[in-house]
Amino acid sequence: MSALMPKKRSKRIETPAAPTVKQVAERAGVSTATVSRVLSGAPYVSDGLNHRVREAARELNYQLNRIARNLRTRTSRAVGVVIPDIENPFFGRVVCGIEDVLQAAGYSLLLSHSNENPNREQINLRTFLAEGVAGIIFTSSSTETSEYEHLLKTGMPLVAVSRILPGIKVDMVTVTNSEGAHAAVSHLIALGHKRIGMINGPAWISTSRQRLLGYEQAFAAAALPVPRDLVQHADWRQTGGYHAMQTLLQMAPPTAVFVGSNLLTLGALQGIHERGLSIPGDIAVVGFDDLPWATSLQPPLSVVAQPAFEVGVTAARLLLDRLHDPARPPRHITLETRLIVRASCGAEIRHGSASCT
Amino acid sequence: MSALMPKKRSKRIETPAAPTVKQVAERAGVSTATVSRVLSGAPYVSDGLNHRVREAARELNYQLNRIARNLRTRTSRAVGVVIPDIENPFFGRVVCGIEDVLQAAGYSLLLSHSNENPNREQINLRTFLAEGVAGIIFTSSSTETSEYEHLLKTGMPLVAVSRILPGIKVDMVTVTNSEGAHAAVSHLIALGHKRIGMINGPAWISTSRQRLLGYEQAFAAAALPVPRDLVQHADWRQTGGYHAMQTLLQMAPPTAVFVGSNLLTLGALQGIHERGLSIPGDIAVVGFDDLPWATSLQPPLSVVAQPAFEVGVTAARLLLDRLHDPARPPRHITLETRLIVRASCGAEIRHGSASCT
DNA sequence: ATGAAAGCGCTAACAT
DNA sequence: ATGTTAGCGCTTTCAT
Repeated sequence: MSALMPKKRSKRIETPAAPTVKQVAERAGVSTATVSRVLSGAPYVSDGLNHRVREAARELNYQLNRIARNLRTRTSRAVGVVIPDIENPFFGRVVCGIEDVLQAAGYSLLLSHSNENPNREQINLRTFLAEGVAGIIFTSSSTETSEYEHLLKTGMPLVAVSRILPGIKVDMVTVTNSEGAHAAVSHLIALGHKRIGMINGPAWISTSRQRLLGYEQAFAAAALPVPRDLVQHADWRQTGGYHAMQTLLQMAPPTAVFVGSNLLTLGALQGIHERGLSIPGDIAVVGFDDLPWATSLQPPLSVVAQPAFEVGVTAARLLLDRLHDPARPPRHITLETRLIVRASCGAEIRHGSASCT
Repeated sequence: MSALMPKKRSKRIETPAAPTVKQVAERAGVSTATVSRVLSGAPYVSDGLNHRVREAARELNYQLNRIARNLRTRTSRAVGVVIPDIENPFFGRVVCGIEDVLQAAGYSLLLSHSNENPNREQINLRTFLAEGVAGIIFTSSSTETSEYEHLLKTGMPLVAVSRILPGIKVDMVTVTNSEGAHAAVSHLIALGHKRIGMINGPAWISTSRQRLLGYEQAFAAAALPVPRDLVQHADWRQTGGYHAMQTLLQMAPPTAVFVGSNLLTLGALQGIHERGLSIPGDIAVVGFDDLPWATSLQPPLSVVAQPAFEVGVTAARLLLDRLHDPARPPRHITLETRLIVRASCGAEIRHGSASCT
């Protein structure tokens, strides 16, 4: 029994308690209010006190306790970010852009990923709410918007990224998905392809639907029938792309394929290589997202590039704007995608030109 | 003047204040203390009250205010994570592992990246301290350990990941870098290569030094001289790998190259392709980190794989353990790397076998 | 087993 | 311009 006693003492290590405003106040011979004013740069403090307080704070190595401040002011300098897949470098770039802006604005970033799981996303969202973040930037992995409505009702500033949320009044930043897909497929058509397959992400994700739309429109624009049998849906993972490509190659194979997402593209390439097919000779490929490996592949990968970093920057700015003016009407900003022609689409070979980026 | 007035009101939108313990208490007809006890699962509450309180909380849709709780208990359920490069998928996997464990344990994750900049890292660290996180998991991008000492002195639980911190009493998880490099280079030597180049990350990063050591030891073990002129250092970026490879190819080129980091490998491949060299015929390559693209390259890339996810899991566990027992002596856990032989090293061609994973 | 009350560290009225 | 004071929402003695 006596042995249990000391074992219980394991909550937190004894550490020299951090100095508080009170101690700074004592040392400077002023009130805590004055300390607070000086430290938060309020106006109307005499130079003399101002100096004395700063001095005292420095001597004590005083660090503001943000928890206490947050509680008192009911605000926080942290923003929550929910992404669906932390291993997808696209989101890595997005987060990078967000963090850049946030850090410059003195905010910190709370990150969680939902792993494309709506339940987990909801938990993450609620945790952020409970933690009292100033706002949330998120990519939805759900088709259900009620949770977002709830958050909105609570007064939580929200910015939706990449995927469209229908019928909900929220700031949003997306890219021209269908236009990008259109450009890619039109390019392939111009190169003489007719049997152009598509490997696409899950249909419940808006970006997938938009990219499919662009694919279809490209055929329409060329007065060609849409080869619907060549459209494969897969989950967002690499293996999904691999299997979709296998399926495609088992039929009368397409002469070109447009892949609607980055990890999917990697899987598709795997499938192509496994069959010993050559790119772009046997099959031309255009992918989505210009990521580090695109230029290291042989042949270099033609892609529809999304301004991922800019997407993040824009989302963060949108949030900051809303924080500053909560009443402003929601904005939806759409950034441009851009077709980058390298060698995997066969443009070089067929044209003999180097129109590459 | 009158026009200014309304403009000033832009702090926070008016929102139906979230319910508090007090309101739950009123509704349940008990004291706030009881509510708190029930909600934090304290013992000694009668079943009746227990039920009434839960009911009331549910009806009000009560959400605990963590800020207030943190202030009162001087603890927090958030841990800070600092990584040097958010766009490096290796760290993505690590964070993924961390988040998995943390989420299961009811902690949330505060992420920031230093972009390999020690100053920025320091800012991130201090922000975490001010935010009152329960602990910090970080990959150092500095050779200076004084900041960590400071944090430690403050009582902040710390776990260092991937890179070794010399002479500092802190929990650590790393991998067998030199052994991995050794295995890779030995493999190349066994394949008959003698002029084996190395493209390595910055020498001030411990992992780079360890991998170089493994490279050297492999030659020593084979009683071969180390071709020091074939060792190139680069920054950790893709372009660094590209330029290093260019340099290598301008000399009497090596017949094989071992690249000490994932993005570097991508750059190196770019350099090889640009010269029209074939892999592994003209030059064999073994990279570091088994990432999504490794199997999609043609030929598939042989790599030294790190258990990135496991590294994250382990780091999080280490932190959780320390949180539970702050006094325990620091542990250093080393996880195994593993050579994965695919085709880029030429094993298939030279051996005619399929010893691939 | 339950309640009353103090107080975590800070800021913001309200005084002066 | 500066000090006094009252909380922010929660937990936790200390009573009962």
